[in-house]
Amino acid sequence: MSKAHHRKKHPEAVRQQLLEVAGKLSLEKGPASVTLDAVSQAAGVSKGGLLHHFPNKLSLLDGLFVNLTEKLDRAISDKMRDDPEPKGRFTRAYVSVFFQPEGMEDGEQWKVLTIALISEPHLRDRWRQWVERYLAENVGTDSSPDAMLVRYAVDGLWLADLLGSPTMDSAARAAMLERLLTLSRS
Amino acid sequence: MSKAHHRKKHPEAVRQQLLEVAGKLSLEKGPASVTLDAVSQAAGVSKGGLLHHFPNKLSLLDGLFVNLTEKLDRAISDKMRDDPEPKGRFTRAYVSVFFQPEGMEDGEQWKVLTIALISEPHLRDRWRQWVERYLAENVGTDSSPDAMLVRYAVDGLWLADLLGSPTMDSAARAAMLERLLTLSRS
DNA sequence: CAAAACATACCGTCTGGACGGTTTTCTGTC
DNA sequence: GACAGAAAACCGTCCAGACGGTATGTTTTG
Repeated sequence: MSKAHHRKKHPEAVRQQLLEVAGKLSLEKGPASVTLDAVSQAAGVSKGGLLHHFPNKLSLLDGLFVNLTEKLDRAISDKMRDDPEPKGRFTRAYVSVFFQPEGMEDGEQWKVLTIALISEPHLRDRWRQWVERYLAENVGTDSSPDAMLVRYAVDGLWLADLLGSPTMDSAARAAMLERLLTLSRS
Repeated sequence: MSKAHHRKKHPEAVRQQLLEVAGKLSLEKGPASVTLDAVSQAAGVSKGGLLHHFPNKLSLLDGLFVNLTEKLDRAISDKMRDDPEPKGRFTRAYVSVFFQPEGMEDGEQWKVLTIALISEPHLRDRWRQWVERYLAENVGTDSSPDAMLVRYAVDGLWLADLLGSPTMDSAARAAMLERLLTLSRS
């Protein structure tokens, strides 16, 4: 009889922990390392415990996806709320959420989204819907060619960061940030 | 005794076929679907046959990576050779190789690179070296902020294509292409 | 005391890969 | 050009471990 069995129960915390661990694992050791055994063990729960929260692996990955997009929604909304200028508002929020100084804890989690999206093709449809919704909501203010250019560039930066390819020193990053924000207003 | 055993042998063709199938599979059904069984079967070879060309799974993925980067090298060199203007030459080659009309057979294969890179963290080092080499070879002509911006935007477009997120209609794509090429010269 | 939140044990399948066999192709020799 | 090896290019079988998932318990909580 393990001690874990007797500890206080915090179902919501355990659930969150499982999702975090799953993300961390896929980021650091690749999506193939996200097994029920590995995740549950790293989260300090038994496999049975994991399967109580997520009845199968798909629902675990689904939960990860939902969790991330919800956080993303909040992060973007927060940034948009503080921006008085309507034109390019969404694009600027997009920039400041994704284009953060390297190694920032916050930025790390979005990388997991890309990994999940690429390794689980079935999530792509839902991602497309997410993108479409934001595009539709901000048509007019953020559909100029330059705004799109900016957002795509951010995606590229994001990908380079994820792949660990060399990007820029912090000075160049700061300059790039300025350039992006300027373009979002043009 | 199967018929396949008696057919003509084309080792190089079989090898290529195996790599192609592996790429196609990971693109369409996700990297998890790239198993030795699935690849060998789809390529019309036995698993033993596969393991003759690639002694283990790692070497198969490695072969895929090498194959793709070599093709990429050739594609970029070709484009650069036809470009008389030194400034931004590499960036323009980069654009024309990666930013192709949707659904173009040629462009599809590079997507596999991203998938491989994300699902196999051990390849990232080699990718970094690839990027570093090109960056070093073209320092001076292609290291301006705008050139980098362009290349990152292309990466972003590439990623969006890969994820199937909505991008642009062909008119907008053409306009974007123009914009990118202009920026590469600025 | 019922339901939620876990743990433990177990099972069928899949996967990577080792191994030995068979057929074709190559290589040198006459 | 013929012919014997030798090597390369496959095939088929088998296995140990990993993996996802089930079934059944035990403890905690409301």
